[in-house]
Amino acid sequence: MPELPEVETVRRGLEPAMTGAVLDRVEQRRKDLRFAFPERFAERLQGRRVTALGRRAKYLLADLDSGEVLVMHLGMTGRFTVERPGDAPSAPGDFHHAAGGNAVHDHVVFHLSNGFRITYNDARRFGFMALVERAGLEEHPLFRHVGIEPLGNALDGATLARLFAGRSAPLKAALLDQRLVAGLGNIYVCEALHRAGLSPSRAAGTLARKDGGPTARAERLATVIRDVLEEAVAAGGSTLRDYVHTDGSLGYFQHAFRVYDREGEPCPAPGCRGIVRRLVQSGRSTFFCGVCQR
DNA sequence: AAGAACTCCTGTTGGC
DNA sequence: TGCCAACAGGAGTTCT
Repeated sequence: MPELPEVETVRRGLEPAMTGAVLDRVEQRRKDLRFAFPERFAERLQGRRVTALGRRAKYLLADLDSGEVLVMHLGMTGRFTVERPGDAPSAPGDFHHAAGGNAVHDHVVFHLSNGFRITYNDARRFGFMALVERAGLEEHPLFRHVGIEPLGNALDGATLARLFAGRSAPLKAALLDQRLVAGLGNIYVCEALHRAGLSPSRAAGTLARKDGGPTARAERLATVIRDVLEEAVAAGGSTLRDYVHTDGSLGYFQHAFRVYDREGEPCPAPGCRGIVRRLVQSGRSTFFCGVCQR
């Protein structure tokens, strides 16, 4: 799925079209995605104005003037497309499907008062949408256990050490755990661990000192997590298979990958003679260099 | 109780 | 070229 940089890029693509607009009409074309849609989903949205479009972890949050929040998660293959049918140049076919989506997976279409049409397409249907009262959002089951935002002010070595203290799980698993740090996925965990020179198999607890304080490794890891996410957001995310921007264009951070999907290539770390290897941890591929990541 | 495996679903890719 | 197994950016649930 879209990880934090991809979700943030999608948010920035949707924001100018959605914020301030009224959801004139909502087409819900099936009863469920990963989960069932909320009761009376379309009716509860129609006529409501979007007052803000935010993000928490990998969730998009559209604030409505009803006091509810439309919560949207892209799962692995969810994508939003913004179109202005009225302005469409006479291109053969529309770019939405030219960009790779198949219309049979267009599950929700939002028709906005400003003329924009926003389509949610999701081949694997691992994404979902929910409606949650804004007042209780942070206590809602979807968000109650969501960890810290890595690009906020809460991520530093001391916080990582506190979150990881006493854990025997490998760093790879700990960083993927959304209850600890929210927004990282397989790609950016691999990239951050390589930048930090840390083995994905190292026990997470080894980043905390005996007194619970941060080690130099914890400080380093916190720094590179922010770096890699910030760089990826600036690049518009990474396009591998499914992910595209809301206008159909591609992210380009994939060209900056140091280890992800680079099995067999030389380790790009300065002076390192290692080869990027692939390892499976809890069923997911991990790419790393066994020489410079310890 | 933490950690790992299994599960949802479809599409693509690589090996033969 | 066709066929089939493996794999894919997530994460809730269920096991051990």
